[in-house]
Amino acid sequence: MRDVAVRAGVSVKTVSNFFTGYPYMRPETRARIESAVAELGYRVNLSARRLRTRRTGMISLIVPELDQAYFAELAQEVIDAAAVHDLTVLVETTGGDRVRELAALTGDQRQLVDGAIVDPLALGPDDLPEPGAGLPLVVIGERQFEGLADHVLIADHEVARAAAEHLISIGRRRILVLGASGIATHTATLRREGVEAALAAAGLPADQELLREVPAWSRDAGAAATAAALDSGLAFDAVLGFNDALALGALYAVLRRGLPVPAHVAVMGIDDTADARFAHPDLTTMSPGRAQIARTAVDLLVARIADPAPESGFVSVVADHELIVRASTAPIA
Amino acid sequence: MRDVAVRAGVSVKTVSNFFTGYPYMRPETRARIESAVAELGYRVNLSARRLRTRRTGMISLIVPELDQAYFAELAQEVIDAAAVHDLTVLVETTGGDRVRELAALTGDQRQLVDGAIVDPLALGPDDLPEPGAGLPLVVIGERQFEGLADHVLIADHEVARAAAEHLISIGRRRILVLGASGIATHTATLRREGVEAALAAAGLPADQELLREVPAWSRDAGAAATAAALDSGLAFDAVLGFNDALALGALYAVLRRGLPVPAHVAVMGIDDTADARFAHPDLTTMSPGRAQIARTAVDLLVARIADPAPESGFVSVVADHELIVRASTAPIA
DNA sequence: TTGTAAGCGTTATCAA
DNA sequence: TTGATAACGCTTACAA
Repeated sequence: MRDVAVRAGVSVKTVSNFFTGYPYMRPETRARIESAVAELGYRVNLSARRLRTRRTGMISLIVPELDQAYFAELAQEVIDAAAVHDLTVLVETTGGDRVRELAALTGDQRQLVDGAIVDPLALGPDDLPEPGAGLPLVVIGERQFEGLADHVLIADHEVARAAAEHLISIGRRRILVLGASGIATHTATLRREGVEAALAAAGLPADQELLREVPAWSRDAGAAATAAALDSGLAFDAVLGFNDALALGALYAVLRRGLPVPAHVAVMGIDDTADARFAHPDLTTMSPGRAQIARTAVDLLVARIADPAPESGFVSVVADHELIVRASTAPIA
Repeated sequence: MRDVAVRAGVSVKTVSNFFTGYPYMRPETRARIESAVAELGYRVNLSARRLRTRRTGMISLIVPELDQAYFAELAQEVIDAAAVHDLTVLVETTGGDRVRELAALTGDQRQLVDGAIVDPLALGPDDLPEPGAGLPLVVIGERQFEGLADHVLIADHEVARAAAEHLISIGRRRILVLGASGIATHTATLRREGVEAALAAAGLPADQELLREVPAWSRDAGAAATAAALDSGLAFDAVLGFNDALALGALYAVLRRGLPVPAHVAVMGIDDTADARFAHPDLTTMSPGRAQIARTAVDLLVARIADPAPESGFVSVVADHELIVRASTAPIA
């Protein structure tokens, strides 16, 4: 920067002003700096700037794993949304492991970013760093951190209820529910309650046999749980996966048995990943408005970075959702 | 750090030695520093360290987009492989746009990392920064940068040839090939030549009609191209997608017409993404050894960062591949 | 085995 | 509207 200053015949400070967008500068001075920069091919040293300003221009997105379509798509949306604010996104994956989720929030990585967006799987409310003192934070999905951080919420109860209502509306009575237990997230509980509310409203019994545990919200787990249910002779005419991966696994398991979908079993998911669109039959699902979630999360985080004061209170935004009806739940003609 | 030094009764330098792993230190001194650090909850300031050492501890992975399963899975593998070397991965997506691929390599982002792994879609050999002078670089897939950077190559010709041979071995004669043109990558050309070699070896004609252009290597494009081929009345008994996304799109389009797979048309892809495993029928594909690719790329990059000298010559490693036979190309009984 | 002092390249303070 | 100068928090010669 000194070289630029010398060449432009100004002081270092003026060159700095040029790069930080300080408005009070003679056009002539500006022009001289511009050409000096061009001739020297100079670029500001970001490490030095960071040391001085204590700002990194990066935010992190903390998710379980990228090879789940939902998270990959979310990551892409967050990257795009952050680009609008000139922010670079550092994607950190934790495998859904509590220790690693925690490490991403409190470890050295923390210094690399101005704030974080986290979609927690295993983290509990006690794990959050003291609000305000800690890293500016936006939590996606889980509502159990309300009052401790900003949130972008998915209306889990309503989404699941709407899904179950859709299945009931096409005449299904016995819905195999995947993801209702086995992982102790608040999300799972809320969704299960949504399903039970829909069943109750329709005057249908809530058979606990139909709520299947899964070890993970993955296609593998969905396929295995569905295969086990089929093997056990359990009767059901629909499967609701609490995410698309579970539902796609279920679809796979059902089709593999040679059972027709939706004629024998209707299948639907939640998430509206691109995978759902290209299944055959294509998968009915609930769209959680991923683009909106990503944009809102980034906006909230940017605001929180600008004003970390916790006295102003934390914000919770509930994302819109929408039923996407496809062939996997077509009414039987 | 000064606070720690004061508290431990040593100099700043000694504390620095402690954190950089300088071996010559009395156990007693070490212990005093350790407890001072613990009491103060001190962490080294990474920005300052970076400014001083000119090392960031990060590498970037530059890919077209995360919502393609192949790249999401690759990203996860690279993140895992980099963690072994205590490196953080900054994933940058370019949309396959040449300008953005270039920007990722030469823009300000470049300062954030010690090196980059790039899977280029639109970049040409002329675009590479002067080797050595530029960022330590490892190129995945494209072999057109040989001599300009380290490479992890996919044996495109052989992979495609093996794929076509498999289809021929199950009695298919007219293979619709998706991705053979339309995007001017070297990869596409090599794969097309591999297919042609297989056809020639089997004494089959290479009907140019069967080589379909696609605007992108996506499920959408695969579905559209296949639907168009079906509409046009073109006869074919197999589809080979040059990646799994194209093949899955083809599968979708074929099944949607009510045509049986593989009885009427066999379908196969290249990439061995998890999506292929959960299609129905599940998709035959060529595995390019993604884990090996990721590990090798990271290892090469680490070596190149340690020794950026281009005189030592650039390395090219060809990854192993493997045929994964599944139901979508089962022989007709 | 540890300490002193210089400097990495910015931005902030304050004055001119 | 611009300039001189002091940090930011660390590592690295070099000395002791």
